[in-house]
Amino acid sequence: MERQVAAVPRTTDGDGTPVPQRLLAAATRLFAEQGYDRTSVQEIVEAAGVTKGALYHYFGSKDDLLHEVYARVLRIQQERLDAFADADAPVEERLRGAAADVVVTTIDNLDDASIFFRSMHHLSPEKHKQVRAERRRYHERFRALVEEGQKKGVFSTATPADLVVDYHFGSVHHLSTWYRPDGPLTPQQVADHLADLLLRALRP
Amino acid sequence: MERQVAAVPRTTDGDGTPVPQRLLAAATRLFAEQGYDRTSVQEIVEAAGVTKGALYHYFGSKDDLLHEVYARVLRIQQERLDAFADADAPVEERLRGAAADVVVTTIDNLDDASIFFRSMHHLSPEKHKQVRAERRRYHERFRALVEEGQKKGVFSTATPADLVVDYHFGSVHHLSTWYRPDGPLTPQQVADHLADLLLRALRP
Amino acid sequence: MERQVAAVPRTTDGDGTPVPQRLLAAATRLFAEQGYDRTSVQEIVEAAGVTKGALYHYFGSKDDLLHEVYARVLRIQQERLDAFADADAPVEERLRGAAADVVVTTIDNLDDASIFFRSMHHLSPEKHKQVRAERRRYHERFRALVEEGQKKGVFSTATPADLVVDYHFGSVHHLSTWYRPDGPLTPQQVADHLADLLLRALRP
Amino acid sequence: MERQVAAVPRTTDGDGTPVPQRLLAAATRLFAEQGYDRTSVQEIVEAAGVTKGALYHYFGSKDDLLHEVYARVLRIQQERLDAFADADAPVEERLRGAAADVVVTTIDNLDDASIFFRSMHHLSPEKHKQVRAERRRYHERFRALVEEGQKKGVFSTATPADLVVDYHFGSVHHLSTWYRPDGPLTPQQVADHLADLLLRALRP
DNA sequence: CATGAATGAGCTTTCATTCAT
DNA sequence: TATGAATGAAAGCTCATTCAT
Repeated sequence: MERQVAAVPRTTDGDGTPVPQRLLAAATRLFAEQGYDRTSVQEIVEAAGVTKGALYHYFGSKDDLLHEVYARVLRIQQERLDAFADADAPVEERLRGAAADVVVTTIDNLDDASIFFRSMHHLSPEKHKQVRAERRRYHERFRALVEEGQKKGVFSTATPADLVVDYHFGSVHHLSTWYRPDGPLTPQQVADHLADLLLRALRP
Repeated sequence: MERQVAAVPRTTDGDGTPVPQRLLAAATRLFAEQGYDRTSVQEIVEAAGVTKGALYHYFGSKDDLLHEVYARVLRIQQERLDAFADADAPVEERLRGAAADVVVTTIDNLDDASIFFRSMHHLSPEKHKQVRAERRRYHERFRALVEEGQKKGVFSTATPADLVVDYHFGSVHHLSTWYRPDGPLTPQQVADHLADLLLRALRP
Repeated sequence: MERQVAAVPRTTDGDGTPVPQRLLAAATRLFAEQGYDRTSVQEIVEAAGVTKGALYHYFGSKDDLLHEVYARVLRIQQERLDAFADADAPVEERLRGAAADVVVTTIDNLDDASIFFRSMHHLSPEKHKQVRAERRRYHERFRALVEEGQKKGVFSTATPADLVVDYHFGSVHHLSTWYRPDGPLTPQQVADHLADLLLRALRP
Repeated sequence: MERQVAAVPRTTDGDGTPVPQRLLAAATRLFAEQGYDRTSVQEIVEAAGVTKGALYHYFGSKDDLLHEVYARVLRIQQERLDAFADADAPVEERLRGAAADVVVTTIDNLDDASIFFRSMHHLSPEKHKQVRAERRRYHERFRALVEEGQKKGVFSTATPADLVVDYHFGSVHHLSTWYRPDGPLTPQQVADHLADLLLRALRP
């Protein structure tokens, strides 16, 4: 019950990680494994080694916890996309890089991805709206790359850029359904294949 | 537990539809709207205009109900795919036809699709396995088309057929996330675009 | 667990009273003894010898239960007042009768009264409003008696009738604070005294 | 646990009021508005602009806080009653003055009154007993006035003095139920009417 | 066939209080 | 003096399922 820790106040028990992060990590894993509704607050706090009171000290609700998981993932993904899109390279290379990167990072964080594409509707309406707005920003950035290539004539204009983006992201979302770490392909190989399919589909 | 009733189970209140179908329809709609976990048995029976006893007379459990929803969709989709694949036409046309058709029928039954790609993990392990097995059959049939084209040299062999199939179905699953009936594109137009993207990606 | 009772379906366990009434009685007693907030649903169902599920089968919420208690009391009191007010007698006698009767019945049902004057603000806003409306009807009826006497000149008009009514009912509400069954006065004696004070105050 | 601070506990943030008083004021308002049980310690400290630790530094418990509220009100009321009762005037005037004054001060401090007549049972048994004892002193003083008048023959002896006192205080308690500052009567007018009713009822 | 009363376990959330700093 | 993280118990409520009729 008592804690002997000195200096750093946010360090607990037998673990060096701050409580909020421990909770977030436990929640992420459990939400991904069992889904939001099937995961009880009790399970989360047990996995994090704290009590319910502690969880509600840091997070306003179970819903809040889910939102935090989202916020973290969104931020990371947006940063990576921006880096690729802003690079100094031909648009084909930038699009290919971004398209492949989102596959690799999605596979590297399949838990986050599962939650993303399965649990968004569990958020409260306002939080849902907020996440959708950020998601939209991401989509727009990706679409701008496609449109840039179409304007420059290096990509076919046969398909609206919006649809192209949804086509690719559909396959990204789908990864959590079929990808298995012990399968025949490494994340990078999958990423290269999917990026290749996208670029081939965009050939003029 | 028992299912099939004798002659004509016209046990309906103000409606001409048999009770089991009414329950199935209500469950499909509610599962799609709110998700499996968020939908209570009470809501289902109220929407169907019957009582809980009636539901448990026809279905062994809530889980059973979800399984029935799946079974119906799976059967329909498999039938349609088989029809396209067995047609007497060049493989490009057959694949294009099947790829476009699954988009149109998915859009026409977005409720079913939502359930499919969101609620599968809510099934009991054995039912889940069963559904995955049938799902696999569907996947195999589609893959066979791709491989046939690859062997004949009309499709590129740059990408493993399995990946191609998952690429396309990712976008199909994704439809329920972004497609809106009041959007700028008709289901057929979306279908043509997505099939076109697939076929373009497969160009040698 | 099993119940061997035959015929009457609403009869349970070792007691002949229907479950909803048992719950209502238990809730009434506990709310009066401990207050609404201090009484847990668990205590109520234990006192009634049923489970929580049963309570929520019959009542939508704890708040609902309180409202039912109110509804019963309000109905009874209104009926009694109407009977006295409609009697064929001089207005002094009718007022005295009603004023004394409400004292006696309040003492006879001190539990109900305690709840009434202590827990009304625990009702949801809409239910609160509803109770206040019915309460108002009661007040009006009583005031009409006072005004009738004032018009006829048998009561003083020095004090507005509204205030007179509140004066008397204040003392009625107050009963649950000080009246003890083992005190020196019988309910009827208290009632006669209080009615007498009212009538004396109204002497022209 | 400890209470009195040394010199001047001007420990205030943007406000010149000492912390304990700020807490007491916040608690008084919130208890009156929402009731004791519905008011959380968190709400109180937020309203007072301090933290929980501060509250528990000055008060041993939430219950303590309620008790302090009571103590303050009791002291004030007793002082006022004593002043009226000890005045040099005929007993009718002294009783009328006291009876009217308690009405005015009750209306002027409706929050305190609400708490008084609603939350007394929330005190711990020992504190409850203590408050009742002080309350009793108040009652006795008031009764003594009535009895003095009865002995002198200026008040009717038809009703036991105890009952008379409870009759009047019932109406005082009741004020918080019906009195509205924006109503047709000023506090003084209400007080005069209620004192008048009392005196009229006591006419021999 | 169908009812609906009843169960019992589980849910999220709230809260007064403690205590190391 | 004062903080605020953390506790642990309890709260109101929901729900899939059973079963006598």
